[in-house]
Amino acid sequence: MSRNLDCISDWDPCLPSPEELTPLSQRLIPHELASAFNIPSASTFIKYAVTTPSSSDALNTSQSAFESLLRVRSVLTPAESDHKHEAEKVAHPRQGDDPGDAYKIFPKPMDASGHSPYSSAQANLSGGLSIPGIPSSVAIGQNLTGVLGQGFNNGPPQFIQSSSTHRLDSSNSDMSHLKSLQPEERGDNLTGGSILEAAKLMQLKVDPSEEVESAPSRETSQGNSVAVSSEEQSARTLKKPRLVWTPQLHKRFVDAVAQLGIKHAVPKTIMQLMNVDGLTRENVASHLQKYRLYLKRMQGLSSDGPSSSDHLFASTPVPPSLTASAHFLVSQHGQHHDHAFGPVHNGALPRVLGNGVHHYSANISPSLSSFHGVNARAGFSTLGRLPHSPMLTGAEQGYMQQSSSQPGHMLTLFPSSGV
DNA sequence: AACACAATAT
DNA sequence: CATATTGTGT
Repeated sequence: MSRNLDCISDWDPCLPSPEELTPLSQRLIPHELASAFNIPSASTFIKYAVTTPSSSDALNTSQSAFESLLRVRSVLTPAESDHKHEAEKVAHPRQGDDPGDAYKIFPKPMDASGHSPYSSAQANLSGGLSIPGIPSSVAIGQNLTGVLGQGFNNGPPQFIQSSSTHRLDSSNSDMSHLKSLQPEERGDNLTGGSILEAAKLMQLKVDPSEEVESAPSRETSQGNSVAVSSEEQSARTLKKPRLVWTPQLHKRFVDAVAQLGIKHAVPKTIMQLMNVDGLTRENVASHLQKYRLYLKRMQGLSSDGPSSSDHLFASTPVPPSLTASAHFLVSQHGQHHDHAFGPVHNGALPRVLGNGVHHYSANISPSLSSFHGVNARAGFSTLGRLPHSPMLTGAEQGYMQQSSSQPGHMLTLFPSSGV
């Protein structure tokens, strides 16, 4: 740190002359983004005018700016409680000096019990769901680039909080939290988005002006003002974002089910195998229920007829191991007599349950919030190169090959060269 | 507690 | 429409 500050003097010679400076009237940030990110308009303009080009002033300015950056960075870095204090400092700058500084940070929403509504989401989100008030995973800085990248190059967020907008006026007070998954593979059906759209998706507070820092006056006047409290409520008690089953996510699901085999594929286990942060058992259960219906329906119709509305399910081929065992679903209440050998293999390679997880979790646990640039490939690694199982049928091997990521096609978060 | 499933809600 | 939630039974 101190070393960093020492370097500041080196900046001096490099400082632009007043003529070279961007005019103060120029925006640093497009107004859409600024409002979206709840950045006071003052901050969206160049702040430090070098009115007195005396080098000492410049140095001071640079230094304070640098320190400011450091502080902000510490906020953006989702470290733990250590920085929380500091974060709040930045979030609520001393009113006295330098009001311009500072990104405002929304208070962390809490429900009645004092828990974050997203407490279920495991940490590791790296700024993910932990701060529901703000586009947490997108908490401004580092992640901003992530967001932009996401918007331009990658798929939509996995989580979109559809809000029951309380007040239609001025702002959508609800935030859409997006967590997104690593965009692995081509981002086929994924729609690219604009910055604006990204911001919208994040449902960032649009110009929340004051109401964020100073709790909206709960004047509780005469008759009607309970609305305010409801708004406060909405700020804290945020609804869980609705999961969007993108093809990538579904693929994980299918892979997990395939590994487990239908017989062992229960929501909880699938969820664990998928190893996606923030994914709940309910999410999986719901999806599984639907998926089973799909499988059932698929085998009913001998000829493959993706029934138009099966886009999602059609996006990921059904592993042979599942189609083969689909009849188990049909026979419904599985009195599946699994004879020690019999039909058994229909299910799946009985992968060790405890072990299976490691196939996915090898590196970084894939997180639904993919905004931080954590690269997606980490999560997937081994699937394509499962240890050769002598027990695999040809069909299964075929599926393995097909479903696994092609060697040349490494999934990148930011497809650098073209699509 | 976890699950399956249908029905219903959003 | 796609998910979430709920209700019932296992």
